[in-house]
Amino acid sequence: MEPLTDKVVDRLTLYHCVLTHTLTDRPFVASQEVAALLKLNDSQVRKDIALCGVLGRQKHGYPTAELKRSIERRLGFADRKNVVIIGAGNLGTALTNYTDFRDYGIDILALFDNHPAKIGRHINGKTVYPMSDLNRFIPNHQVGSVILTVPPAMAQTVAETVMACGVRFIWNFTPCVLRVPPDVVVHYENIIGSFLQMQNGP
Amino acid sequence: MEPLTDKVVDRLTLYHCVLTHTLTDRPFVASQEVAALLKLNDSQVRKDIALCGVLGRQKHGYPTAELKRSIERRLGFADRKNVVIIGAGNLGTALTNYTDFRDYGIDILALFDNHPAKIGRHINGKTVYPMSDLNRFIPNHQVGSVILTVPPAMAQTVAETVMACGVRFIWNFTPCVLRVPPDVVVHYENIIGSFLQMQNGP
DNA sequence: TAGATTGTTAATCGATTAACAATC
DNA sequence: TAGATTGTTAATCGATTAACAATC
Repeated sequence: MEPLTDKVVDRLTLYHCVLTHTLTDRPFVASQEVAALLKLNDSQVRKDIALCGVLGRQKHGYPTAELKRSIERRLGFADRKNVVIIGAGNLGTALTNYTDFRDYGIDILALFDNHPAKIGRHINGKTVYPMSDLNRFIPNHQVGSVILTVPPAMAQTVAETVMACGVRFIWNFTPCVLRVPPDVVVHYENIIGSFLQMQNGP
Repeated sequence: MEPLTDKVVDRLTLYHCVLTHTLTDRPFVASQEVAALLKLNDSQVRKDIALCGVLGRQKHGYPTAELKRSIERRLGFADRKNVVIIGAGNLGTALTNYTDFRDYGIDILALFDNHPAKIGRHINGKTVYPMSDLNRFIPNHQVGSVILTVPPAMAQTVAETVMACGVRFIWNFTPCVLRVPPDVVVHYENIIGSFLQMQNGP
């Protein structure tokens, strides 16, 4: 099956959210209903859904429960992804409590921090370890991605530590650009850019 | 001046970040250097920069300080934008401390929460008010955008409150889809979608 | 001069939207 | 039947990349 583009992944995730929280308690859902809620074109919704291999019914729309399951399958929620959060400050804590990441195949195994008062604490059932444990923890638990929520000044150093342990994906919540080799993917959670996009209007 | 597309806004913000933190201490910077750091095509970097009206010099590149200022002008950092954060939990607190939003024209005026223990507290110099104050605060301070970091169950209700006060932009950090009229923009900070995009690879 | 880099056009590529036959 | 909705093709639109003359 061909990989989905980023835009499609973004929309399918939102469709899944709609099916889970908003358009629940109904056997069928039409492309127009989903499109209206998210202010999208209904052709686009149908095309995205077609990529998940679900068949709709004329006059009815798509079977809600099956559509939801198909999106989950297509987005790979069943593939377990081991991640750790580095930085147990407010942002790291917020993400640990955010939602049930496990529902999406994302297993947050632990947090890491250097602040003595935080080490050994538990956040939503996850332990905070000292940064010096990263070297053992990452290979031992097959951690493929890290969530970076450390202070900006530490971002590059921490990135180098985890890359040395074999991490290929860095989800970067710090307002820093990271220098990384070609085989490492840095995904920027560009907070300022996101706000400015919003102000661009509809 | 024609408005910038979302993608251009995203990249310009990252260029600004590069110029502020990484490629500092040099009089000129080449499109290739910026492109290499962010793993982009250098033609694209030059095109984006052209939209800011900066002229480069052959063999040298672009004057660093002037380029930075031009990006700031083009992205409208000088236009003040009054916002409030609703929800003074870990995420709201993290955003309040995140970076100096004021540098980007984003003035976080206050936070709002319903938890008695939080009301009256100060976070990074900003006061936490009770939600019931929103009705007066938003019109009085010309708040045009709100940052929504409340628990999912409250998201729709709070959105309706602020829309009734005239807010047109909602930066939604909750994992919920909001029902809003056509003239209101909801900008989804789609956390799960963002993670799944990263795993798509380079 | 030779080499490097911009600025810009043309070519390519990809994403979105419109349209409509099929059909329930 | 009439109306509504899918599935899919064709048309449009927009974004990215390649290429290269200009020139410092």
